[in-house]
Amino acid sequence: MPQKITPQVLRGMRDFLPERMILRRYVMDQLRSIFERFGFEPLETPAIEYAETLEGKFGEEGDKLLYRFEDRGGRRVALRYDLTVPLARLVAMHGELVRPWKRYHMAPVWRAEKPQKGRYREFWQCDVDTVGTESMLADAEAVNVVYVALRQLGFDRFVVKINNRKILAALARYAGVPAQGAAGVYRAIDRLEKVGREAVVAELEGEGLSPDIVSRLLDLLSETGNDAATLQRSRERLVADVEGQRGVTELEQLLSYLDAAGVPVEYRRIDLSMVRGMDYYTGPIFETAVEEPKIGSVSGGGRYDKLVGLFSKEDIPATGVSFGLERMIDVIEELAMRPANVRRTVAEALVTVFNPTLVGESIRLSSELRSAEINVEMYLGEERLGNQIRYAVRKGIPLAVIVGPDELARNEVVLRDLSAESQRSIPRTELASALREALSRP
RNA sequence: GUGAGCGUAGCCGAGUGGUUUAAGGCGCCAGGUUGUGGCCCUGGAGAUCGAGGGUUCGAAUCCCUCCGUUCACCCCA
Repeated sequence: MPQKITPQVLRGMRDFLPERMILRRYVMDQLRSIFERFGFEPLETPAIEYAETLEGKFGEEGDKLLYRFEDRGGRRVALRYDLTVPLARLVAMHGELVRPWKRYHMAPVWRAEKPQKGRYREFWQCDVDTVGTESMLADAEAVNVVYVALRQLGFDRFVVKINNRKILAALARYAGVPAQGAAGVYRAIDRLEKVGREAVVAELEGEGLSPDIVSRLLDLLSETGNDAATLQRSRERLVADVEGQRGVTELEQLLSYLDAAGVPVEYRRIDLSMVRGMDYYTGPIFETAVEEPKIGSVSGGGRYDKLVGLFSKEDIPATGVSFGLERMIDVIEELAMRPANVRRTVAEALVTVFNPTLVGESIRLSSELRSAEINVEMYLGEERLGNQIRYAVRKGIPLAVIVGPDELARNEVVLRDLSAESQRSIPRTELASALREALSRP
């Protein structure tokens, strides 16, 4: 025998066993159907891109987290870090796409981070993006999709925070910070909610801002009251800043569209201190955090009007949001939001094998039920009935079918409901419909 | 990337240098019970104590390195 290989998975990466896989598939099925209901089209792109395609798009931190290597042909390549940059690359390559173009993409991405709760090195994003329009209708739709999807999945305590990079940039100018130094200011104000005003004051003054400016900046950021008032105050403060004014106007439009779409105000909020890390955002930005468990954001996104232009002669505006699949799953599991009809296993019934002479009968029965589109597992062995029933119970198969000599003689079968611990004999010809009824299936 | 905690059978977990040839519980296997699971009884299998190295007469227990995991920071889905 050769040396045994220690079985292990890479740090931050996981296997998904069937029970969890069924939950993941349920969540993705829900998202897919909602995305398609909005008219987003399916798309897939390669997991690996040229490194230069991805480099420099995610901010200083992001770049360090890229999985980079050299392929057999000596090409510098990288695993995709998100689904947005590959989309921009694709759009630049496919001028034939009819715009505005809407697509969804559910796929794994990789980031070489230090893993912790809700943070993995390989995780799935479920993105919807709209390419080719500057209209706030697209941004409003993105927020609407977040609202509809999370509600559909049973989320309740969440708020989509909305801000605008244009306003953020205007605030930085207002504070007298050169464009290059803006990142530090963003970082500080993003921490407002987390560390409190005093810590942010210290950090901003550490950046070299005058106490007077810092104080005015924070007054503006700490705006409470309704969204319209927040925007109105911003407009007044940033009166001399054309881009800032435009940012305010964008959010005003966005809010009016959200009203029309019926996204309730309690599920969305203008938050001028919300920043987001990606370098490529140019307009409205979104982030959705759940109040519990403490897991960070389950969704994030924004407008990126200059990203396609990095790959192409012309700038093509785009906006969209991303859902973090494993974070949604983590919430669903922790809050016991898994619906009862999402079973632990796929088999709907176990056809037992009574004894060696009746094996053929069980095989025929299984085939019949499969033809009737019922997920049937036949017991693969000839153990005593008790063990077969036990097997079904342990796996979470809801029903068992038993054919013994008595039933065979009467052309009947026993249908046992494993959770109710009840059973009845029924004519064999009625088995499929009886199963469907027991499973509450049409 | 920085700092801290943890790592004992499939799972939970006792044990912190010497009757440990490593408790206990869940789970698993067999039988009691050869037409039916969840309860009960009896018996059984399963652990290089995360990996490697070191200290010691003696290491699951102390030290070092690595791997994994959790938490915080950072950042984010």
